[in-house]
Formats: sequence, structure tokens, C-alpha cells
Amino acid sequence: MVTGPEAPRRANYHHGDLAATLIAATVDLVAEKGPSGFSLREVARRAGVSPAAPSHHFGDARGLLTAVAVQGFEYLDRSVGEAVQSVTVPADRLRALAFASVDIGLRHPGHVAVMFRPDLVDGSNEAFQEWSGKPLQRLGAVVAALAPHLDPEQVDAVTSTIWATLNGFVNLYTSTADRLDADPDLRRLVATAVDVLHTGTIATDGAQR
Amino acid sequence: MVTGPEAPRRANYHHGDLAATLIAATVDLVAEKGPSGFSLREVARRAGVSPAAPSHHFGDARGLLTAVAVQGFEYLDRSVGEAVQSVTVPADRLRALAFASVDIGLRHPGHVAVMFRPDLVDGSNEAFQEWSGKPLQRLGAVVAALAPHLDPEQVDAVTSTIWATLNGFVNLYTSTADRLDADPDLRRLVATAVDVLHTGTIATDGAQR
DNA sequence: AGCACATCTTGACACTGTCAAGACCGGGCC
DNA sequence: GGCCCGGTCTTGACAGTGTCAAGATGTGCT
Repeated sequence: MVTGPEAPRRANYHHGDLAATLIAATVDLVAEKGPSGFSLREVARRAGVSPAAPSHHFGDARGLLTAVAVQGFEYLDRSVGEAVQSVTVPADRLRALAFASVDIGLRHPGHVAVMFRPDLVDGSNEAFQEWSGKPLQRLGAVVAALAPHLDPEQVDAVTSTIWATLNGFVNLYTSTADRLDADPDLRRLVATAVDVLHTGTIATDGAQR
Repeated sequence: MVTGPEAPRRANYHHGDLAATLIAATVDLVAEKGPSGFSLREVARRAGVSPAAPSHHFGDARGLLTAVAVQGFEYLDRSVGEAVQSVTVPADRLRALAFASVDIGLRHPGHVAVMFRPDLVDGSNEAFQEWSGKPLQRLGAVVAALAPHLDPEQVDAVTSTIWATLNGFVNLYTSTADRLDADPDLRRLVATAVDVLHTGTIATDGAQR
């Protein structure tokens, strides 16, 4: 992006491309110690640069965390996009989207810990605004395609509910991941939850009690 | 010096009971700026004491946050307990529990922001260990009473799913509460979600796909 | 070659959490 | 009463943190 003509090879200056290195170091650090264990100086230390170096790429400490969040949303969007595209049966798309979302969340705890924390991220950032909304849009599209007989308001309701459930699973299983990596169990849980929510709110006329 | 003799009741010492005041100040601060905006010195400042005063009551900054989390779990447990007790029909108890949980979450954002953050809390704390497990136990009991035909494993699965969904709702709507206080809508959403999950996983033989 | 720019370092400042040591208050003891 | 003692808070200090202005250093362009 800012890094000139994307020259990762030459990279003879001092570091190559610091921005990516700093983001990676931040992700690792947050994954280890949580967002409260994050420290700009520690990140700089791990990247082998001075404490003030990150400021030239991200301005702020918040700027760096925002970049991490954006990368997380990019990963999520890409993964969900592929999952949805690789499945043709509309009913199965929802489950594929759910699996992709939870998988990404569990595989990138350092990103997740930042992505949904307004106090850590610069909400006015352009890239963040662009990417942070995409997952919900994708889910909304799948739900809408799956339920043409529902009005937009009801589609939004179902979308929010499923979105909340997926977020809940990710939050729960990333917090307690150190003592619980019940991946197969979790997969079954997500599947049944999404299926049940699907048949209960879309297949029947539900969504309005 | 700055505080002067503004003592509320007798409480003539220096402050009355500092511990409660510090907890309250922490809750307010976290509710305003999020956990990353928390500062032990700022809390002490708001309470009108020196920066080192909290250490005599909570030891650590983490100790203070842990006390906040414990208080949050106490609130939650009390509210859920009352809700469950005030409803006799087992099928309605689940919904009452869900409402109580979400209500408490939205009403106490300063607590919620700390309760489920292992990096902010001292997990080895006695009171924390005692209280942090209670909400899930309560939910598990309601689910078990509602589904005597399911084996414990399935009960756990359903419990986890509902728990994740409730947490997801709270996380979502406390993060974006500044621009979205759709309380009535949220109430409907929670109701339908819980009902659907109930009928889908318990009423039918579901829970095992 | 030399210039302009991007990149990183240095030094400094205010702020934070934490600790040891001391000051202060209350109520007990003789 | 006078005295000490435990609980409560303050003071002063230290290392660590984020951020900024200024300077140093390498890179590419003309």
C-alpha cells in the first residue's frame, strides 16, 4: 500500500517491509497475552526496530491495531467468500459460511481479539469502514437468498441472530481455548445451531412470534 | 487535602469504604472508555485518593478488575435466579433466564467488558472461581429440567449453544450501543432465538444431527 | 554526481503501575 | 489517662509506556 512498488525481495534497506512485520508481531503478541498485554514498544522490540519506528507506518498505536483488525476482516471475507462460492445448494451455503467464520475466528485469535473492540480500533479509518461491514453483508445476502418470502426487516432480524450466535461461539472458544480445543464438538454445535435457527426462522414462517 | 471533610456518614476516617468507591469508579470508567481506557491512577483520582491507595484493598490493578468481574457475576446470578424462580412453567423459564441475562448485560456494560476477559482478570482468585461458573450452571439446570430425555452430553451441547448465543447478543449490542439501543427489537430477537433453539434442539429429538 | 524523499533512530516528555517507607487515625491494652 | 498497635492512606521513587520533534541514513531519480 504505502510501501512503494511492492518490492519485498530487494528489501535491503533496514528491514524490507516493516508494516507487515509489525502487523505480524502484533498479531502474535495479542494472541499470546491478549489485547491488554499488547505494547507498542514490545512489538517494535520483536521486529528489531526502535520504539518510534511504527509511528511512520501507522501513526498511532491504535493505527497499528486498526491495521490488524482490517487484515482480520480481509481474511474473514476471503474465506467466507470462497466457502459460499464453492457451495451451490443455497441451504448448504449458510452452513458453509458458518463453518468458515468460526474456523477463521479460531485460527486467528490475535485478530479476533481486536476486530470487535471499538475502544482499540480507529472507527473512522477508511479501510476499516470498508471491510468491517462485509461479513455481515455476506451473511445477509445468503439469508436473503435463502428466504425470498421474508421482508427485509425479518431478514435483518434473522441475520443478526445468526451473526450473534457465531460471534458468541468464537468469543467463547477463543477465550477458553487453552483448556478446550474441542474442534470436532464445536463443529457439530455450530452445525446444529445454524440448522436449527435456519429451519426455525426461515423455513417455517417464524421470525415473528 | 482535596477531599476535605466531605464524609458521607460517620465514615470519618479518610474515606468511608474505599473498596466500593473504587469498584464503582472503575465500572464507570470502563463503561465510558472501554477496558483499554482504564487506568488505576485515573480511578484513584476520581475516588479522591492517592495512586497507591487501591493496592491496599485489591493488591493489583488486576485485582481491582477481578473484583469488578465478580460483582458482575453476582448481579447476573442474582437477576437470573430471581427470574427463574418467578416463573413456574419450565418452558417459560428458559426465556426468562435469557431476558434476565441480556438485560443485565446491557445494563452493566462496564462489568461485561471485564467479566469474560481472561487477560484482564485473575483467574486464580477464589471469589472469581466461585461466581464465574454460576450463570452457566443455572442455564444448564434449566435446560436439564426442560429435557429429561437427553443424556448429559446433549444437555451440555444445548447449554453451550444457548450460552454462546446470549453472549453474542450481549457483545454485539454493548459494542454498538452508542448508535443502536434497539431494546424492544433486541428483546424480540432474543425471544425468537431462544424459542427456536429450544424447540429445535430439545422439543424435537434434535441435538444430534 | 547530487538532490529529494522515504525510512528509521535519538532524545525527551508526560503518564502509568508498583513498591518500600513513612504519616495518620482508630480502638485496644496497662 | 498515656501508650502502643493494627489498619488505612500518602509520599517519593523506579522502571516501563506512548508520542513527538529533530536529526541521521539509506534509496531512487534526474
